[in-house]
Amino acid sequence: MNKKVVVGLSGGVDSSVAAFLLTERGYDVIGLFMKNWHDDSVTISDECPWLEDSNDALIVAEKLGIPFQTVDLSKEYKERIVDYMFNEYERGRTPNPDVLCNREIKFDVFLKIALDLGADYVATGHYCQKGVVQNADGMETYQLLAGRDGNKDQSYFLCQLSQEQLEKTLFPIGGLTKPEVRKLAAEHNLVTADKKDSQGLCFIGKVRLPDFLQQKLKPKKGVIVEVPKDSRHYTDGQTHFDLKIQELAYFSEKPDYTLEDGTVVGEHSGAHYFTNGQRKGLDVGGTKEPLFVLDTDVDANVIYTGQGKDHPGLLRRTLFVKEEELHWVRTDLALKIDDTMRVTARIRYRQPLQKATLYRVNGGLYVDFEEKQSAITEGQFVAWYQGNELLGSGVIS
RNA sequence: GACCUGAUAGCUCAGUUGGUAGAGCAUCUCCCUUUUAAGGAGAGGGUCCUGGGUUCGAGCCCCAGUCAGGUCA
Repeated sequence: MNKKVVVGLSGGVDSSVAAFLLTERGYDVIGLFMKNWHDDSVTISDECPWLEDSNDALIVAEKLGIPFQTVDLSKEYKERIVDYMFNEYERGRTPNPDVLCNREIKFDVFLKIALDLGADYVATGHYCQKGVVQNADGMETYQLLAGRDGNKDQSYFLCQLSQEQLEKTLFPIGGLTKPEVRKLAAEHNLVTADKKDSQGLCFIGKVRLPDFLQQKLKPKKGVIVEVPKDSRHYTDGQTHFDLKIQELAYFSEKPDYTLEDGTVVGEHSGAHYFTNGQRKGLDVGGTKEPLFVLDTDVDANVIYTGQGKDHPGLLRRTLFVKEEELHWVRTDLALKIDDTMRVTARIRYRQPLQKATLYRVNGGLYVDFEEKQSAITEGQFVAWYQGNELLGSGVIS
């Protein structure tokens, strides 16, 4: 009897081709469309996108001759993703809803629905690959590998998946490049072949974050402060440390800015609408170089900025992940306290991998980069790799 | 009170020997991108403080005034 797979059809090319490949490979395929959001008031342009998407998904399913259903997960999506977003922004952090969406919705709620339908696997149109290593005890450990198309690799968005989730998952297009996927779609007359890639928050779409956040986070006027490049925070550099841990702690610490550290250069409508490294939206001109957000203080409602991409307040070598926010895809490789590991890592989607060393300490994990990183942002995920395998990830704190 | 300097795009300023204005930043749009951002490309935007005068022609010269900063009593 054929293995049964439920594929999440989003109405885009990638999942369409994923479904197609599964049928080719002899699986029993069911197409399932997730409706997770239907408030169009906050999205930019595009009249009612999900309706068109679900329609395309249906057409593809019919073309492939597979059963098709729609599930409404908007309640779960709101509870687990949207509320999390608001909470994080309220705390002055910058969440990554799509990483959570994968962990909580596609590979949890959706996965369970699929299993209830009798599926052996779920599949998605993600650009990443799954590998397997045999353990000494005969058990298998699954690997999360980068997509073959280095330009589209989406492993970062799946950095919070567990062994249990990976076990039940297939990534049919992970070995293909985007052009190959489009070509396949065109060759097999899938309506989605030339459809533009989706952007913005998955399921919600393109939004202007401040507008979106204003549903819950009220505007509140505050000041924008410019911190000079020679601020005391950057000049009193400590260089000698007795212990590596002290050095890591020192370099991972962000400056504790106060109003005295700079001069007021403007006004904003709410510090929680801004994120580290941000340039646009400050509405402060008259500077030689652009102003970038160095840090936001949501309690005092102050935004600290600095001039120029190379401002010392923008760059940091080390970041910390708390123990409870530390996640290993490869649980068998999880570091023990005092262990270290050479890896490559990224702190945002599509960032080229950076050389770094992990230091597991009591209470968490330090990620120590070889090169200073720009705009390390609390709430975002850091994901570390060896070769093309994503080993683990954590929330930057 | 006298004198000096300045007043040019939203902001900071440049503007050659007088020929109806430019740069950076900001803003907007597009591209890129299934997070936030970064990044790339383009666009819009100026009664050149006001009023006189000289000149074929004034942001640039002259006079008066207004405002701002400074200096001296």
